[in-house]
Amino acid sequence: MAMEYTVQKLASMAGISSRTLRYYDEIGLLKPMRISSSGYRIYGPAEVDRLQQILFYRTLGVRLESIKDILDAPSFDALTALKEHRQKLLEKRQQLDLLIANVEKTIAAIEGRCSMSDTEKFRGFKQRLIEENEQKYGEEIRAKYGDEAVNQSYEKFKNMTEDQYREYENLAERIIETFKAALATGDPGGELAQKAADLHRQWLSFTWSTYSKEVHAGLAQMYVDDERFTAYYDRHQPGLTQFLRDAILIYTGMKK
Amino acid sequence: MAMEYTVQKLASMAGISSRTLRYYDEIGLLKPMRISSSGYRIYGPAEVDRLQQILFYRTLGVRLESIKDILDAPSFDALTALKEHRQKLLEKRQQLDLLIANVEKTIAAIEGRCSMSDTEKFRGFKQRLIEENEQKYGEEIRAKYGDEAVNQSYEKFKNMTEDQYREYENLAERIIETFKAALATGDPGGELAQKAADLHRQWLSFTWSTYSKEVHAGLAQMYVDDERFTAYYDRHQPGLTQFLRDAILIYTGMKK
DNA sequence: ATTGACCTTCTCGTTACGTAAAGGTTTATA
DNA sequence: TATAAACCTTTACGTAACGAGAAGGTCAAT
Repeated sequence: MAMEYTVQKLASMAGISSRTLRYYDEIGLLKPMRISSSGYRIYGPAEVDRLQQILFYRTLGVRLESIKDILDAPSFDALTALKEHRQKLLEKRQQLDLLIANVEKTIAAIEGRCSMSDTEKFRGFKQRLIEENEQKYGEEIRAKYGDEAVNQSYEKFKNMTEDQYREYENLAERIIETFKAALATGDPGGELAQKAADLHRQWLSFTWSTYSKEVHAGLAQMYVDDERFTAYYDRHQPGLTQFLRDAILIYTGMKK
Repeated sequence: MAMEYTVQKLASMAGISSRTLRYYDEIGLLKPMRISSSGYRIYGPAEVDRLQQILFYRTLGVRLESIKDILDAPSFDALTALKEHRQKLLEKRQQLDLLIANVEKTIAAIEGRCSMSDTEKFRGFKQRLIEENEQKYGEEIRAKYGDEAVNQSYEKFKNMTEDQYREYENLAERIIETFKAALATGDPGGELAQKAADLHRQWLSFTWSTYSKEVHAGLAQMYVDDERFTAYYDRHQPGLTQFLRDAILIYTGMKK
């Protein structure tokens, strides 16, 4: 209950080496609370908390210099930072899931149960690229992100079983039919249109591992912007694409 | 469909830099299939597969030199290696889950919904500690009770939720307290001592998948024989270890 | 009083690349 | 057909985040 730790004590508690703590002191990332009369580093509760923050960021692969900047920024707020952490960790876990899926697919491929394209072989490794993109283009990336997601879903599509595929096509037909019926009512917020939007969500979940309102809405917008999609939907009924987008925007709460 | 790639092509496909590929060539980790007339590196399907393996190992933090040794070993079998990979990745995900739980706990602590001990603050960072523990104590326990039990106990430990873990720690404290009270009565066969022994059984069941009287009794004897355990229990109260063993021997029916 | 387990600073080494520099090759286009 | 853009090559130096000593001071207990 002393709440004061020497290098070794703190290090073993945190599962790191004492050298690491000295290094963090050296670069000014984590300075001890005080120095004892004999020159020993003494860490207090504030340092314990800061170390915890440091390790959080480290697991995300953030460089120490950046961690320093982040923690020392006057705008730094531990709570919101932690919530961002949680988000990042969840993303990391999803990426891990992708990798695991990839390993399992590779096993299946070796055992001859299915085949794999070269691009497919590297799925799940591209975390860095995604991060870079996110940092570079920020929010603007949504269109491109959507495109990549579509590609991925196409790949996954190839992996479906016969039964799944039939159900998938069936659902696609019902979506079109329902949207057509809804279009006749003219109300994208109406019951029928919302039912169709929900079917569309189910259809997405078929090939998409993770559903989010934002992506769903973004995709709907893309349908309108991309003439390939517009052609596909409007072939069934002119004006269907726009109506579909409006219904989905309402469904996802992006529009009243 | 050419199945032949230049550095850049392969690099962008795998989500790494071309420099990385040149480096891998330099250290002999991944040599191109052939060199074109103009000196360009050309990679074929075999190299693609090898790169995939390399990246699998890299995500696990294996050093490149070790990866080379592993892949070049005549005993190397891609299939079993992949199955090990899957296992490791699943472990990594569990560790991530622990970390996420930790972040959420920290958020709750900041919001004042609960408090956190210093050791608790680093839970989830300590993959290394589990390994150390395995090296220190694993061998001895393994010798006595077999690899299976230890493996299972570690697995179960890793699978515990934060809440379960707290209950587990809580139980450990209550055991000590109850045994201390029982020691005051001086009777290892008395009601209080038997209650404590039962708590100890519950505690064991937390991490041990299969309970048996024999193992329970054997463990109690080990507590006395092994000075590390003796030191731990006697620190609370001299003579506690012996008393604890006697109580458990009676509880398990190994002694009248 | 001595042993062993701590602590200190200082220095050098390592891993896995990033980042030019200086130059040859291929391909698209004007 | 010229010329630029976009590839490729080797060489060589820089870096991040420590690990691993060496050489020596300090603390607690026997």
